Amino acid sequence: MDERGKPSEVRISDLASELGLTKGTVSRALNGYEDISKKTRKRVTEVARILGYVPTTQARRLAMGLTETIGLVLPPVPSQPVNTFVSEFIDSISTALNIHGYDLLVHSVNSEKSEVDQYQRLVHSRKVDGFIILRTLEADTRVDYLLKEGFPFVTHGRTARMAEHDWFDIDGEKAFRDATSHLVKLGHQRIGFVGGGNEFFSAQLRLKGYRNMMEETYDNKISGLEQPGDLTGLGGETAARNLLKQNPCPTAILCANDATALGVIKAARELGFRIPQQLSVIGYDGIALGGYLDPPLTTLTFSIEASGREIVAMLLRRLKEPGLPIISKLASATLKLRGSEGPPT
Amino acid sequence: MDERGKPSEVRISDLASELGLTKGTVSRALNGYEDISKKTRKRVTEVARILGYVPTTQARRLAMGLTETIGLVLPPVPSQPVNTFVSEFIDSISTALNIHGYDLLVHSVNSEKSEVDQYQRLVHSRKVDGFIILRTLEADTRVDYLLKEGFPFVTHGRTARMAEHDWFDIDGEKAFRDATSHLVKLGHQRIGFVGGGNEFFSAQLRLKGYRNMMEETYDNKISGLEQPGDLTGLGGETAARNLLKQNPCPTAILCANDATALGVIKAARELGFRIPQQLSVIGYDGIALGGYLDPPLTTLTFSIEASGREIVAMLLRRLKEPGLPIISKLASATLKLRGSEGPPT
DNA sequence: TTGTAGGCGTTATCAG
DNA sequence: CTGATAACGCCTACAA
Repeated sequence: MDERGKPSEVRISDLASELGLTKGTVSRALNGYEDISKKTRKRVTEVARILGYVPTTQARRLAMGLTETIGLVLPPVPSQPVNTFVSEFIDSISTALNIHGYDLLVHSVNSEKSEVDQYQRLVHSRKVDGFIILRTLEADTRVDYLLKEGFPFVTHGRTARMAEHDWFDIDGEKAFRDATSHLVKLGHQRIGFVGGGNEFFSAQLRLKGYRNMMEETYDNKISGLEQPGDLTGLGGETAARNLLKQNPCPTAILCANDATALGVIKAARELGFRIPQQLSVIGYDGIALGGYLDPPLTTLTFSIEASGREIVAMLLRRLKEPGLPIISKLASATLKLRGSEGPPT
Repeated sequence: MDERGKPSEVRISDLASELGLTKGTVSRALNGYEDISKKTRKRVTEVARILGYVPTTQARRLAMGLTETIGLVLPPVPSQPVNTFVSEFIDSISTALNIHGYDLLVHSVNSEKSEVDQYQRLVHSRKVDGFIILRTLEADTRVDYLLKEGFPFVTHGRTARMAEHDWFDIDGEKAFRDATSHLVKLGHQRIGFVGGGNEFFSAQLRLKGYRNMMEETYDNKISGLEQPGDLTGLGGETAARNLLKQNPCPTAILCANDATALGVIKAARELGFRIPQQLSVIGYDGIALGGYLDPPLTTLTFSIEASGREIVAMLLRRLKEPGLPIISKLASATLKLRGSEGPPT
């Protein structure tokens, strides 16, 4: 790297002396205060442009007492491998934040410390103004902590305390009613379900949607069709094996997410099932790679970009006006038919 | 959110007056300066712990003139969809950075502005101390810009100016020699190759490795076996169609990355090829979902976590001692046999 | 409309 | 070993 004096070491004081004004005046001119003559403002902005002046973030933030930064703590790894959701989501919120002049700080949970510790640390060191929380649990300690501190955040997903905080969620219950209904209409009767860990609120709701529709449709309940899962491919494999060794066995399986569906398909194939002829499979999330499977995975989906935008909007609103009432948004997922389901044979 | 006075509004001045010391002394005690009596240090740390004092990042950084933050600008979307690489990588570098007290700032390229603009903005506003650059081009404007500014960064991948900056890369040339050799040993003669856009340096090297091995093995070159690609599933589909409509057509296809391989497999299937019986396919990257395909995708891979750690170490070294000589690291990829290749029939 | 002065919360440089 | 005092670079009252 070279040793020449770096360019753009232009401070507001340089600008001021260059203009024959004081720092205060320059600052106000640049920040659009009304009590500045039109002419002065023009001069200031002009010279600022020429000199390439850009305010130093650190100083600005210290003076204003805010960080203009939002924190995202990545959920611990196990769930990630087959999941592009997180990276797509990061992209979407960072885009949305950048537009409003905010930055995204991504933290990870390194082994030793607990997840809540990460939040504590970020709060206490005042590195962020607010959080976006992913993959909520019914009893979520992160939510408990932030609520206790009165620190702003928005969750992607509901929690037991959803009345107390802003949240965005996709209506998984309705989604799974729809998907179940779709399979019923195709003629399926033995429809299996692979869940996603009861601690996840959303997983419970998906199960509920499935179960309700099943009960509404078939009076005599068939047992053994519900299997627990863990939102990973591996969990899907295990669950599928349990379902498919039954006799008679399901002709269709609904999965709590796409990663699970991949596992289900893998296991089903290994057991000799052809998809969708002998087994219909439907996932949830709409990750892009689903389209590259054979057959492409039918799934329930909602635009990740839109949800990111939505969540960022909610959070910025909260930061601007902390006193506003709690808000929430429930979006409807779309059933994306791609070929991994069909009539039973 | 509640209105009670937030806890932990403990400033260093509070600590100081509580202890009957001055801010300066407290600061030095906390930061491990040697010229502090053992007893005082103990008192200070003790009280700091009790009061829950945590230095305010903004102020600290302003005073020290650094941000302790590293920037990562997400490559524009098109390549992402089928690619979990980015999220896995973010996880790995953020973990590595956090361990050393650094933060990761993720920026995205919102449409209107160019990619380099994002870097400029981050540099000028002094939001980061350095960058990690992903997916390098042979002639990379981001590299050009940062080199010009003398701003610290490490690339994941080589560039035309690799002698001038620190970089980490995986030896794609060797990897593709190995993969080609593996296919040759299995008995393949017509081995196709789907590239990844000539602008990417690494893609060129992969091609080179493939080509060299082919030339070494078969004197009489077979033409038409190399197809351009773009590192996406879609590109893979198109390329595969071009390759497979030939007569005789390839019995194996090597792909510049896993996303491409997914596309190739998809297209091949649609054309009626069975894998690996009628067509062997090998990818590159080792994304986890490759293991969930049918058959699981054979691929070339290197631990993303390890590469993240490596890159972070290089960058922190550079930040600590800007004058040190340029360093680089070339890692060897491993051929991960999973079943999407076999002997030709 | 503009200048002055003080503060944001730390770290760093001197004396003493 | 510790206490003043001055940065760091910006914002914002308040005064002129």
